[in-house]
Amino acid sequence: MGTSSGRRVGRPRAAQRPDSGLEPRAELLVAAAELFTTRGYAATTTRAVAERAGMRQASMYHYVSGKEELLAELLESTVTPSLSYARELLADDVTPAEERLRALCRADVELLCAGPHNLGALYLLPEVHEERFAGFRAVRAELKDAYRQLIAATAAGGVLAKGELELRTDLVFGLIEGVILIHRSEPERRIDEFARATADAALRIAGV
Amino acid sequence: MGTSSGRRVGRPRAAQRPDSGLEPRAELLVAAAELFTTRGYAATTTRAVAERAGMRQASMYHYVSGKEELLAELLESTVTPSLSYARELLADDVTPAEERLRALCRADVELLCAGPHNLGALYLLPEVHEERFAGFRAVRAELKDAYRQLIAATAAGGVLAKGELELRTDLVFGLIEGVILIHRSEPERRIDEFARATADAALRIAGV
DNA sequence: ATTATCTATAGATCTATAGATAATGC
DNA sequence: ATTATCTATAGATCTATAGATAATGC
Repeated sequence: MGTSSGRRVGRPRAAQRPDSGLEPRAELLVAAAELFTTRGYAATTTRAVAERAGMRQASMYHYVSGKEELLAELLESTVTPSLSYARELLADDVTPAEERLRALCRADVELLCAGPHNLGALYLLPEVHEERFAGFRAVRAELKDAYRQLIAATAAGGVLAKGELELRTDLVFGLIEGVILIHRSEPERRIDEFARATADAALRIAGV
Repeated sequence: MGTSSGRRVGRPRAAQRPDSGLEPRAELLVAAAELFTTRGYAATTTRAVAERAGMRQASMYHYVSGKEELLAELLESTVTPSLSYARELLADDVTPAEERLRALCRADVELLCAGPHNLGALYLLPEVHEERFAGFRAVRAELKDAYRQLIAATAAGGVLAKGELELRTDLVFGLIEGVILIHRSEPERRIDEFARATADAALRIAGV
């Protein structure tokens, strides 16, 4: 299989390094994640990504069409798990809404801050607002709508006017995204504890 | 005076446009603010900044040493007003801490969201974490410490353990920064109302 | 004479393609 | 034969400097 470290077909790489155990494409994604989150998208060259992944600049094009494809894929990977979980929670009609909202906040924070390279910080890149990443933004909007529905389903949320509900949703969602900024500046903080505290704070904002 | 629109010394600009009433350096700063916040720092070329300011690329160097200087100056301008106000509030020993914290939150959100180009979004640029902008980060850290002191001075904050106080401070500060993200995606929302709601939310997180 | 601008451009990138090469597979 | 990689590079930038130019000031 591709991941097994046996003899590999093709010309050997110029820079020999210990086998990462990852497929070349995954190596590129990991490298891109690290560079995009720390240096930014525009500031990261194809050469930097490729060399970090252990190959020469031109070889990258054997696996991806360019930087854009890498960012698009990384962005999707940051929302998809939270969105699946949010859908699951919306379908659950036995657990109280307060508890489901809390669970979503915790899971979202844990997912955003998980992994070695603070993938959540990809949201912050200005390039995300360009037309070509509209797909990602649509998925993100769906996640935000799940937050809105859960807040509306709580006892406190049920009585809110439409505008007030939107405002609370924005604040809760803003807190979750703001958490990424905190995590970026203080990465040593324990994530589980932080996720719990953020969820508490989110519920207080929601008015529960 | 420089701002008066009378006859100007020097070769006329190639692209004639209505007088903005700003000094050329200010025109460059405004142009840079718009481009950095929307497209990002690395993605913005000196040509783009200069042309938007109404001059040719090379002419920019008559006023600034490059993009870096523009970003550094813009960054400072986003914190300095909030920091002055925070110092004022810290020195005030008659107003209750809760009220001062609320005032700081409101003012900070208003300042970050004010102006045509969402200057607050400059915080989010990955480049801000590079060594050369350490000065800005230091000022930002001082502002965060003011938040911490105000939270500690509240009735609820006074009894917190050190770690818990740090956590609350991070969450409050994260909310304020997260607000920029919301404002970026929903710029039409009324800022004063939004600032008030954010301050309320911040106090709830602080435990007041 | 002084100044603010311009045009032109050298030097340093960076992206994406073309074509060569060094492995395994059969 | 197939494949994954390499080297080399054309073409397109982008930055920052050099030197020219077209105003006003005296």
